[in-house]
Formats: sequence, C-alpha cells, structure tokens
Amino acid sequence: MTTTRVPQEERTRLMRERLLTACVELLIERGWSGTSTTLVSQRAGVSRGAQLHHFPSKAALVMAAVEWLAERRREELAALADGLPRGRGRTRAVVQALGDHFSGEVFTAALELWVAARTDAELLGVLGPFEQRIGRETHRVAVDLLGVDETVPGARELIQATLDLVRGLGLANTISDDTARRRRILNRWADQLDEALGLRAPGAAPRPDRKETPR
Amino acid sequence: MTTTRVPQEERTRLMRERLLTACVELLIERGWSGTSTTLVSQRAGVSRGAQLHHFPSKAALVMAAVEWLAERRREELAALADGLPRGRGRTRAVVQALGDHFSGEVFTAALELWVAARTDAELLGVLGPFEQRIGRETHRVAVDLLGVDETVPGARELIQATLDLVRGLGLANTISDDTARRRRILNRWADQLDEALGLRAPGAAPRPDRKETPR
DNA sequence: AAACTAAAAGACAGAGTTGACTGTTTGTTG
DNA sequence: CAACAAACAGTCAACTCTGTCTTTTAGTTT
Repeated sequence: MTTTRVPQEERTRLMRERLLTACVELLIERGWSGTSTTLVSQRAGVSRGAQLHHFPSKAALVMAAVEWLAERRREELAALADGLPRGRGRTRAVVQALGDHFSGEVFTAALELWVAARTDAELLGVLGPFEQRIGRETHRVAVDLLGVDETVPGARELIQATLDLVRGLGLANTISDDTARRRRILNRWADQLDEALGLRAPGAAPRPDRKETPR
Repeated sequence: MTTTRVPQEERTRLMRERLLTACVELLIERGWSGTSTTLVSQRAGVSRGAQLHHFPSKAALVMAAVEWLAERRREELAALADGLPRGRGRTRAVVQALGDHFSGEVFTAALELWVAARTDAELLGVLGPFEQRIGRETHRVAVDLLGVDETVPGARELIQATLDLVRGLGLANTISDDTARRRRILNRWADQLDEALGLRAPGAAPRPDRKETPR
C-alpha cells in the first residue's frame, strides 16, 4: 500500500536539510532576533512536532545551522579559486573575490550568528571553535591564491590585514550597498599588496615565478 | 514640606539619561535581542510607567539611544587626538588609537544596533543617516590626525581602507580578545601607510629596524 | 493655597515564543 | 505479519514582551 518507499535515513536527511536552510534563510531575511523556531518550522513546511523531534531545542537547531553554514562558507571559498586570471591582474582579482565573498549572503548569516554569540555563551561555545578554524582556513586560501611567501617579515600581517579589511567592508555592506566603494578601495589595496610583497618586483620582472600552489 | 526641590526640567533630563545609559549598557551586556524595555526600566531603576512616559515606545527609546551613542562616539573620537606623539611614531600611534576606538564598548553597542538595523526598517531609517554622518566625520578626523594630503591619487582610498580595516578588527574583537594580534597588524599597516603616503620623507632611511614588537 | 499640568507608578491585555506532551503514521525487524 | 521504534502532527502551558490605561505624586502658576 505504501505508494512511495522512502528510507528513514533519507527522510531524516531531507527534514534536517529543509529545517537548516529555512533557518539560515530567516537569519538572512530577519536577523537573529527574527528567527524564531515557529517561523523556521513554518517556512520549512515542517510541523512543530517534527521539528522538535529532529532538533529538541532551539540551541540544537542553531548549532546544527552553524555547522551547516561553515560547510557552505568553505564551499564558497573553495569555488573562489576558479576562474581567476593568472597573470597581471591576479592580485586585484583575488582581493576583489575575497571582498565579494565577505559581502555575500552567507557572510551575512554568519555575521548574525557572530554578533549573537557575543552575548550567548552556549552559542559562543559552538561558534568559537568553528570561526577559529574557518579563519585559519581562509588565511591559508588567501596565502595560496596570492602566492605569498609568508617567511618574509610582515607578510603574514598584511594578509591578516587584508582579511580583516574585507570583513570590515562586508560589515559596511550590510546596511547599504557598498559595491562601488569596495571596488575602489580593494583595487588600491591590491596595488599596495603587490608593491609591499614584491608580487610585482620593484622595478623589474612582474612577480618572479613563485610557483603557484595548485588548487 | 518638600524635602528636596528638583525642577521638572532637571528631573526629565536625569530620567532620560538614566534610561539611555541603561539601554546602552544592556546593548553591550546582552545584545540587541536581550535588550527588552522591561529590562531597561529595571536596570535604570525607573518604573515602567515613567519609562513609557518619556519614551512612549521601544522605537522611541532606541532612537534616542542612537543619538546618544552617536554623541558618545564623537566625544571618544575627539578625545583620541589628545596625547598622541607628534614626531616619529605618529602614524603608528594614530592607527593604534583608531583600532582601540573601534574595539571599545561604544563600538560594540553601535555594532549591535548596526546589525539589528539591517533587518529593521524603522531602526535603519534612523541609524542610516547617523552612520553616514559619523562615517564622514571619522574619515575627516583620520585625515586630520594623519596629516594626509587627500589630493594625492589613491590617498583617499587608503584612508578609507584603514577605517574599514579597524572596523573589521573591531568585529573580530567582539568574540575573543584580539588585542595582541591587532597591535601587530596595525603596526605593520601603519608602516605601509607611511611609505605609501610619503608621511615619512622619501629618501630617509625606509624603516631600518623591522624588529617585531614585543608583548 | 487652589488649580493645573507634568511626572511617576503599576496593573493589565494581547501577541508571540519555547518546549513538553499526547497521539498518529510510517518504516524496520524478528 | 506482528512487534517495535522512529518520524511526524498538533495542542497546550508557562513565560516574556510591548504598549494601553488608570491612579497617584510632585512641581508650576496664578
């Protein structure tokens, strides 16, 4: 009599995914305080009972969302590498791409969690370690993409500065569309990086073959 | 029979001030979603009725808090100028001071409002113009303090980048104490600024000792 | 001092939130 | 196919939040 056979494992996976996407969508649309469990279940088209079955408390739901978002951020970051020019305008392209990444919806959602975690010990306990890991990974990606030699004194700090800058730009972008300004600032910044890190050798060969790390 | 004579004007001023400080304190301690009107009146030691008399709605209270905070930010920023060395380490000192400003409590409170405003049209309507004005003022202060010639192409963008950078660092500082890292990054960036903007006369020794800052 | 107005207090209604709880359906397993 | 467990549905109580309303107190004005 069972019309369609759906194994439990799959059903669970689907339910959880629906709830988590709904949760993140709400985070983006209505912010942390506007994301109630009731709304999440409504938007996900899931009954309250089912929701409470999969995530017995709001904390559980949000923590799962944190994990899920982290994965999304990682994916988006990885996709960043593709399609970037390799020669002359490399640095500018990389920096702009980072800027876009930190001005997207995924970052917005993360920002909501970030700010909420500041005053929510439970959330901070989960988010803290994740952010630390994501931070390190992002740093590595940036170093990779730019092809920077981190043993040069001060180079590491400049990369960190670059990442904190795009974070700041992302913050500014939440309130008003800041794209044009961001473009200008980041282009200038990229030039600065080129000069300071000798990616464009001062006076001569544009960036001696610093072997590009693959992937 | 009246034991202490307090004119109405003064009473009003005091009440409003108590409520606003309580509101901002709560913003810092419990974040936007943790700042309920009930809590504000409790913390201020003001009855619910009195609160509603002075601020007939939560929106009214928060809007007044926005104004009040803006004033505080202005003051803090103005105080920044004092006590900064004038000669050699000027740029570093200025940049560090900016970094500290954007990592303080006042910034934290503003950040809560900022993020909340993203998904709250009414709040955004009030905060938007304020932030724009404060942004412009901060930019001017930075230009002043650094003594930058903004007619130089690209100089303006570098100042903007500096401010967005400290904003990003401020954001990072909310979750974990980031002081040491911030110091390093900003020192490095200050050197970069000196070089790029010719604040240190070209021809003089370009920063001989890159000794790592202690602490 | 009486009349008037602003300030302050606190109770209350209405809406919304969270999570517990009971019952029903669906898949899995012996 | 019978027994069992997981998944799903929906109601309910306790709590919190906001803003209205009535009442009392304190300062101002004539």
